[in-house]
Amino acid sequence: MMSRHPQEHVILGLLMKEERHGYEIHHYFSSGLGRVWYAGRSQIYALLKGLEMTGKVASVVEIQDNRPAKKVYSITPEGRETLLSWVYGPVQKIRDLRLEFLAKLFFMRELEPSGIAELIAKQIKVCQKHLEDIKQLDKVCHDEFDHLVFQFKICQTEAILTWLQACKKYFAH
Amino acid sequence: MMSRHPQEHVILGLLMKEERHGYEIHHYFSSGLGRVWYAGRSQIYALLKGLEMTGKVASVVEIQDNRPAKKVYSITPEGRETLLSWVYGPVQKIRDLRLEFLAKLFFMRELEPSGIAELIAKQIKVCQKHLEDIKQLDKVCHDEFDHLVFQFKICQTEAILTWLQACKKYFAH
DNA sequence: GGCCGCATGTAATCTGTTACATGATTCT
DNA sequence: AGAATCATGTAACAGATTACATGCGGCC
Repeated sequence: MMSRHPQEHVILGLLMKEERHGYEIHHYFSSGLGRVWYAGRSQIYALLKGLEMTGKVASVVEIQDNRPAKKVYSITPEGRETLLSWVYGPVQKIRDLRLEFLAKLFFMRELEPSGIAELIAKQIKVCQKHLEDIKQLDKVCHDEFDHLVFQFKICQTEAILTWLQACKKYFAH
Repeated sequence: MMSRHPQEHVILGLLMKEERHGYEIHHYFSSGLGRVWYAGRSQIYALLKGLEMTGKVASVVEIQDNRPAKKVYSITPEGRETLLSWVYGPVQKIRDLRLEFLAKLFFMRELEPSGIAELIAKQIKVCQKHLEDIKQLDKVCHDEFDHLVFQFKICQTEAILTWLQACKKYFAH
């Protein structure tokens, strides 16, 4: 039920450090990690609503002078648990590397830098397994076009593995 | 206005060879090219409706004994023109290689095999340009995380270029 | 009798994007 | 005076997926 709305994890990740209100979170999505994985203002308010309903975050309205009141969200223990189990696990689909895995790396770096090596190692294993599966399918396929498609996927996956190895070295320094 | 619903081109491509009805087209999406770029039944009926409204296809209802009547669609001259101008142009975004470019290759192979080399050459140029742009951005960026992201994109784009070169050779044989 | 294949379509739902509405303050 | 910043949210629209509705014929 949390698997859709993957950006909810990004919000939880931001709230791990300190409590924030929606507008602030949107700013974060407009810069920083948001350059990779953007969400609009309305979207963030909607995600926060959902997170509050499922008890991952809690809110307190803070009234200010000369400014609109703001709804300050903080992460709950359940939210913390959700985020941590998300951030420690590799992504299963290759296409999720581009956004979701990068986001995991981003938060792992902030929250638990010592866990980065393991996360990358796990992700490499998943990708290697995936690569072998495609190569197997490619071997037994006799269609010309399907072969082209498999070659495409193989190329992409191999490039990702190369990148992951570089990441590993980079964070090992 | 055709840029959204990119799968409409796939339907037009299928109709280039011969006229078909929706159910048949869906079968095609469940096998063949559909293994790469799937669409559900309802989706296909909706796309056909849209294509008919914009005059890219025309339909004739064919009544059968012992079977439900079928609505047989055929491509119009405007539809042909739309398909051809689509199939000859490279895709502008890297992420569209995976589905849209592969579909172009697929139909080019069927409709105009002599055009494949040029299509690939154009696509290589677009990707090379893109690669240079990212490398430039990477050079002037000083953020650690952004650098990682750029490296990811560079890896992916280079892999695609390698694959395109292999394609070129494959079709030149 | 029940399921599968043929053949069409509508309706509901989910997700995301864009536009709109409000309203005080500060900057140019 | 007009634009931008702060701050929230609803409403409308776009696109894709899922479920539902219909109905006949053939197979097990």
